[in-house]
Amino acid sequence: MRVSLKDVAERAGVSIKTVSNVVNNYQHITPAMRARVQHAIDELGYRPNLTARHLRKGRTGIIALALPELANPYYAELAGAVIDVAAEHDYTVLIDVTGGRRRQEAQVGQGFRARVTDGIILSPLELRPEDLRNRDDDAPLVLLGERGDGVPYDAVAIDNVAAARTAVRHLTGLGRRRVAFLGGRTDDTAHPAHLRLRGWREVLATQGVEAPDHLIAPTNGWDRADGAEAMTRLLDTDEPPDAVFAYNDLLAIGALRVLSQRGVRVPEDMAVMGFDDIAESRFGAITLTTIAPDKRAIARLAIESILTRLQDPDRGPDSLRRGELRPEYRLMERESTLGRG
Amino acid sequence: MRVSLKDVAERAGVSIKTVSNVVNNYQHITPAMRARVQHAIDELGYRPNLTARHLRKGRTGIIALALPELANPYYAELAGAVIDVAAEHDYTVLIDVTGGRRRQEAQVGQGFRARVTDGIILSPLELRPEDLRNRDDDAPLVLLGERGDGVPYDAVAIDNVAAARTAVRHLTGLGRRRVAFLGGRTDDTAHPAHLRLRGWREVLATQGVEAPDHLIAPTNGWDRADGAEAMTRLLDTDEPPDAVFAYNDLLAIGALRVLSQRGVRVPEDMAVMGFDDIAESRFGAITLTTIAPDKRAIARLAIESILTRLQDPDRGPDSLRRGELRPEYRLMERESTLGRG
DNA sequence: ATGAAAGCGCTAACAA
DNA sequence: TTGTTAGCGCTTTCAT
Repeated sequence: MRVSLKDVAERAGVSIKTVSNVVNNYQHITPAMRARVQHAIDELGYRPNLTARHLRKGRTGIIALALPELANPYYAELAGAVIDVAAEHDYTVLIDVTGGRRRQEAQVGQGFRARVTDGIILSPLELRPEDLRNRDDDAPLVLLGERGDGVPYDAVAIDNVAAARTAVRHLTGLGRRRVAFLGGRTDDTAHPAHLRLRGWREVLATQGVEAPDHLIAPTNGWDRADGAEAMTRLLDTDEPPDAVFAYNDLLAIGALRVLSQRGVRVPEDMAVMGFDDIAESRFGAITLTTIAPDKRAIARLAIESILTRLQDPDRGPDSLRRGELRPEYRLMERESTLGRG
Repeated sequence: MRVSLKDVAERAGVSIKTVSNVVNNYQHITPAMRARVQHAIDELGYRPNLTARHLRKGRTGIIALALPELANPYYAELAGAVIDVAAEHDYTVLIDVTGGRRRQEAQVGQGFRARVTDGIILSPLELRPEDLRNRDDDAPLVLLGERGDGVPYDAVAIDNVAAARTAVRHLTGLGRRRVAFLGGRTDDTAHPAHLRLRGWREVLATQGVEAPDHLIAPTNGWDRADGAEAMTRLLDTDEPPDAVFAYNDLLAIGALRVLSQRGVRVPEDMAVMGFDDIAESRFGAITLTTIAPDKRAIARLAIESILTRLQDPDRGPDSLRRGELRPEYRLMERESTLGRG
């Protein structure tokens, strides 16, 4: 059996409390006593039982991070950032993969899945605001992505609409007149794809550039294969676009693959933009221009939100824009849009 | 405050034990009693406190997975597989990122980092066998990757030497005479890079093909940039290779990027092989031939090893090859080695 | 079939 | 400065 405080206390000939004091680095212990207890601890190889400690204190030192999937490098990179930042605060991260399914996301939000965590960072895809109503979990929750109206939690998200505008303006600034959108999704207005689509619409509207619905290529998923499939469809229309703005880098990379196979020159015949700035974007035969959200800042804001509420549980959603925390983003110009084409 | 068993018991007018019985789906409860208790549970919105349960039972339902990094898609994909398999057994996965640093890996192995887990899956990069001596953590440990001799733990790993032989034979079978190895590492004989390098040596030796040391291109890391840098060096030698076998896909992808920039045709002038079969390999301008370890099988063997030892703590390392569990691997032939070049 | 009570390992009042 | 004790919420003998 594992050695407990009691065993150490017996060994050192002191009380349990004294040992606990030493373990927790309490102030008022005589050096001699500390040394004696430490000796017993080392001898017995004692290590605290976190479960017991948690039961008593109500803290585990674990933060849950719920993501749609790890196969998308954006989420993997984001997870890495969260893990780094959490480690700086002596927190461990437990990763929960939701598959982007609404039911699973709602369960995470309710704290039903990872129930041993001090806080929850949830990156939803299909979650609706009402799924968070009557949440009776006491662990602080912070959302990654735009939150719906009236959701009383912090939400960390870049301004997707503005970022999309930046991206599309870059394309029209290159002289492109037929800018397609890859990954359109018309149904769910809270989905990031919808917000980016809106940015696309807005720019094209103000510039008097043609923005008809047939330049929107919807996709089933958000992976490379979906991008390839959608690009193929666009190329097979009567009037193919001269630029595409993809919902994310993965779709854009799938598109680049098809363009390469079909012999369409990038960026000369077709400028391509992604979104996410995953590492892969910097190493294809043609590197990908993309919007780079500040992942480190996202992680920092999320962790800070949780730590703040852990200290002050009654605190509501935070300051800026009614609880919306806005990390920065940058446009990374690379080969896929280089020159004037 | 949160509602506990006691609250439910009071509400239903029964004892704590009876409520516990209902919650745990015990056998001998009258339907009437069950209904009554369930009603109180629903009314109060009771949810069991896992921490307390675990303090009592000694299990958390959490398995730790320690990986060098998440930025490498191979690890991200592997983590996804582990999470899936764990979920099938009602286990949650806590991911720990070691950065591939020996000290961190040793701490994970000792159970010092994630101390609330029922078992530990450790994928080491720099860990030495001696770091696992005198391990005094009671949680079952399983290693991902070849274990050193005399390490009394299960280790799940494909046969790296054999897989490398398969890869290099594929290249020589194409008629290539100067097959370089990208990512050589000469110092650490336990490192997977060393094992793959050994496979490379063995094949070239038996085929009477030139295998001089200047065809080994060492790299500092295992990322795309390192591959690009090493490929550049190889191209700038007097007699560049006509094929390269990279330690992993990331290095190979970096190499492909350089080849594309330099106008070297792949596979005509240069055949390229990777290792890992990350999703990215299937979507470049030139898709990458690679060795595909069965990630799902790796995850399954690792989880099963832990579950087995959880049931029978005294059980030693398992059956096959003294504790080495051997998942399968396949050669995925793609464009980067297609045809006879 | 249900109840009473002990105790998992720890922390935090309170006492000394 | 150190010791005693109660109790976090649960499961689990042992009674009934």
